[in-house]
Amino acid sequence: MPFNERRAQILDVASEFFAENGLAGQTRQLAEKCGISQRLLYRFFPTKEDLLKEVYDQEILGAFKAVWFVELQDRTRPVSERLDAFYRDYLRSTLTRKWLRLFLYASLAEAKMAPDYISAIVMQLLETVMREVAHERGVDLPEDPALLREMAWTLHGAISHYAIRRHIYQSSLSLSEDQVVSMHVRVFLAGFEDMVKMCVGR
Amino acid sequence: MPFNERRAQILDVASEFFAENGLAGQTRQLAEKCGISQRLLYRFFPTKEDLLKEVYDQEILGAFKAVWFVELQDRTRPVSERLDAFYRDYLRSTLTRKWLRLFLYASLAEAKMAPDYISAIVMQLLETVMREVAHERGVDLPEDPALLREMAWTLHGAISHYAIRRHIYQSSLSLSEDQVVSMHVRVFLAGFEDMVKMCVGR
DNA sequence: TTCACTGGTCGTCAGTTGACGAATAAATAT
DNA sequence: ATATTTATTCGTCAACTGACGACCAGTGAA
Repeated sequence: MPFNERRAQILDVASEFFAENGLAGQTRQLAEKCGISQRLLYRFFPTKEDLLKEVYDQEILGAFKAVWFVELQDRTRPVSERLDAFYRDYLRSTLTRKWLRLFLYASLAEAKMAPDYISAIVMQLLETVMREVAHERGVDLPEDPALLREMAWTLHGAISHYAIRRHIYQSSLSLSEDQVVSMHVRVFLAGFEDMVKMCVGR
Repeated sequence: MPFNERRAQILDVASEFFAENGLAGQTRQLAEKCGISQRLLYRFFPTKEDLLKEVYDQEILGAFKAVWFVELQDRTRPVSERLDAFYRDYLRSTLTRKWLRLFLYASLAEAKMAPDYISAIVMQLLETVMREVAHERGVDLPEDPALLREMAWTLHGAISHYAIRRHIYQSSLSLSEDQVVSMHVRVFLAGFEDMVKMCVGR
């Protein structure tokens, strides 16, 4: 099999493998799952660490779409619709079992593989959400960006935790994803003014 | 050192140790941290598996307080106050770094150590929260208990995810815990009627 | 004194694990 | 056909890991 093809195949199998077995999964088992000898892995990746890093970059960082920022700021549509659409897609394409497990394993291991990209992207998302809702409602937001983000986390975190329940704890399986997203968005929007008022008051 | 004292000390060090290093942490390192020989561990716990199980029972299951149910149902106080107080305590005494890390490591490893106790306790908490808010607001709740719980998760999950951000991802550190709890409770309560209406409608 | 019990250590075994040197097979170029 | 590169495997090393047999020291009872 040609070099690049095999390499891509290994990366693909590896992401699945390490998501399920943890970053401490054995290279011998991985090789077996790839249908190749263990030694061959080291032709493509100098060390296990390097392989893990590439898996992380491809699977974790690659899961974020730039188009979200455009869609979230499309003011021809009501913000409730935009949030609904965004979080449905986010849940389906990013907060998957594979993504969550890899991300949690990496976070627990304090593997600072690509630490700041993700937090920077999410921060952008949070601020965008706040700005768009505030604009539609004609509400003034507080200055402090940390406070602003924490407000958006009441929605973003609730949905992330829903994904964790589904994929890590194997619970919250009886309702449809879309229904749950709508519920979360609704609570957030209904409580928005109140939340901002309280935070400005401080 | 007497048997029970040493045993308790090992359990204590072990919970800290496995929380930081994962359930795959080595018995030799643990022994060193306890200041004893590795062999001695096996006087107190037949296998590593047994030690892990005891750590889990003590640290994970032991972190839930029965008094919460009483306080949450004390209708002489406004429900917003009760929720605030409960989640402050819950965050401080249960959603700690140690608890979260142990719980996540165990969940990822699919270690069904005491699977149903926790989910049963949390389900009770969720239903209690919904019942109390609905009572104070004079709102009728839907029948479906799964739907009911999912509604409470909009608050419970948001706060749990806040703890994960703090203790696992090391972010969301700039605001005080109490401030964040108040914010989440406020959004939840303000959006409550809307959320219930939407869910009954379906 | 002696005996036995308890808390404790040393050393080691068998099975893993990441890594890699060297040999082999297959394909491509000359 | 021959030379050369490329894909792949075998076998093995050194470090690690859970488990445990055997031994040792202090303490208290007979």
